[in-house]
Amino acid sequence: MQEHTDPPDGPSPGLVSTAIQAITQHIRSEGLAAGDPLPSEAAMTRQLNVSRTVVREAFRSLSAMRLIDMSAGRRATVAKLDTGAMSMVIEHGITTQQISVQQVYDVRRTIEMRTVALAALRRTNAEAAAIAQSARLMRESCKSPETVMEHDIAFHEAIAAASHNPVFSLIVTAFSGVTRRTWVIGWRTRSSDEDQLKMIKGHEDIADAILKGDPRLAAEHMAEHFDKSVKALIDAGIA
Amino acid sequence: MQEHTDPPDGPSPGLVSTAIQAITQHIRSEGLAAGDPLPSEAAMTRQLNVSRTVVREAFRSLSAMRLIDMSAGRRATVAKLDTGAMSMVIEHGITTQQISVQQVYDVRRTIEMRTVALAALRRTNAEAAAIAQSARLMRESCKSPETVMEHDIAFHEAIAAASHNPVFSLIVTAFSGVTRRTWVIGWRTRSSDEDQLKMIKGHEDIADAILKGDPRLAAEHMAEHFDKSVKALIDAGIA
DNA sequence: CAACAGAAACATGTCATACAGGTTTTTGAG
DNA sequence: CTCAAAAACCTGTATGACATGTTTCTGTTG
Repeated sequence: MQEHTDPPDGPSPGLVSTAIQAITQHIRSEGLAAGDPLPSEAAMTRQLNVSRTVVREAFRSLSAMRLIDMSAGRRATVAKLDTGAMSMVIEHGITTQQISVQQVYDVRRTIEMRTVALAALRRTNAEAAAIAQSARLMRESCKSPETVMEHDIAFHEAIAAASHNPVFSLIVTAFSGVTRRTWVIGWRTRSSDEDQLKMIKGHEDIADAILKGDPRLAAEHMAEHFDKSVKALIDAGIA
Repeated sequence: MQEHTDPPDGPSPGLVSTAIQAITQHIRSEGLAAGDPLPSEAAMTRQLNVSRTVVREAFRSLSAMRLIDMSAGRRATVAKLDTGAMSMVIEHGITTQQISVQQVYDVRRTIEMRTVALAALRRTNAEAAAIAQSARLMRESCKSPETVMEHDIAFHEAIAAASHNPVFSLIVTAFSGVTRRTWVIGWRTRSSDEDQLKMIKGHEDIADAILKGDPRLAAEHMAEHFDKSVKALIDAGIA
């Protein structure tokens, strides 16, 4: 066992932070991949010379950020990339009014203009089909707003997935939580059935452009879609 | 005290998750803003009818995500928007090889093409000065790569700040950690001093375009900058 | 009455221990 | 060799204790 830098530690960033660092460092230095098991709490307790309380709080923190998976009886494992933490940060920003819904939509627009273009260029046939399927389901379920919304969200996430860049997927998915809280507002603002169908048509246009492999057209439709969505939100008074 | 939905809880997502939800719910329902104090652990213990262990792990988890601030003796407070959690997620993705540096750069390029345009349109004079200052410092300290890097990072974060959309700042800042780990590689690939100075010149061009308030020119220079950076990384063998 | 120092009350940080389940490994009977 | 029971190991939760940091109260003093 090494001294784990105890005396030269300046003030005291807290034992838990130290433990968190030790665990992430372990993942790094051992070159662990998603699914690989981590040391048990008892092992960490011995290695760091701290109580299980501290080690547990560290594991739990990493679990909250979805960097590791925990479950009773099993050792913790390295987690697959997940959106949980980012979602919570964004939602925290919204609920504490540090960011506005409109600002989130501006970022979404920026990102999805790109994902849609990439999707048009790189989508597999299966991905193109999945995107088209979501658009179709939106039309078919247009009686139930919540169902439309879920298909809408799935639509955008499917496009992000088809960009073949998981970082885009991560961000787009992180925004889905915010979308779930504001989507209905925009839907209600589209007073007439005609407006609502026009909005669904917009999704189909995007899906078609992706199927055709035309990135410029796809981006154009996506821009239009977002401009209308933001306008709907503004009309509804979402600052 | 209410029953806090104990029996109808289905399987059992764990008491800690429940406590986390209760705390975030508290923030939401009380409309708390950054800096406002949360209930003490003892109060939460009573309210949720669980042990302090559970409540503490919940608080600690939220603290790890930087949704709340904790410090000894004081009650926890609602935290200002912070990049901590997002950084960790991105770095986790990189170290576990679930995402590549190049993919991160592609996202950065997408986002910063937008932040730079917004900055050109919305920057205050002070922000324009700060951006130009960072570029100048890059040139002045070009002997010390690490110093250049820090000014480079500050440059990009300053542009994001000048976009006046904190969500962009959040994302750009979250990527800074990755940049710190790969920047030097790109720098070394620019073998000659001339190449290095050309790269610094690129930053000055961006700063000038922002100062002039020309979003198209600014975006053009930014695109060029990223294309060269990515090329440098690819040349260095970063997949 | 006001100011201030010290005590008390309160809060978090860490530790030790205990026990209830869940999971993996070992063992032993067939 | 197979397979089921037992043992060993692991995480989830609860309780109590104490150190240390922060706020609040209080009584004394100027």
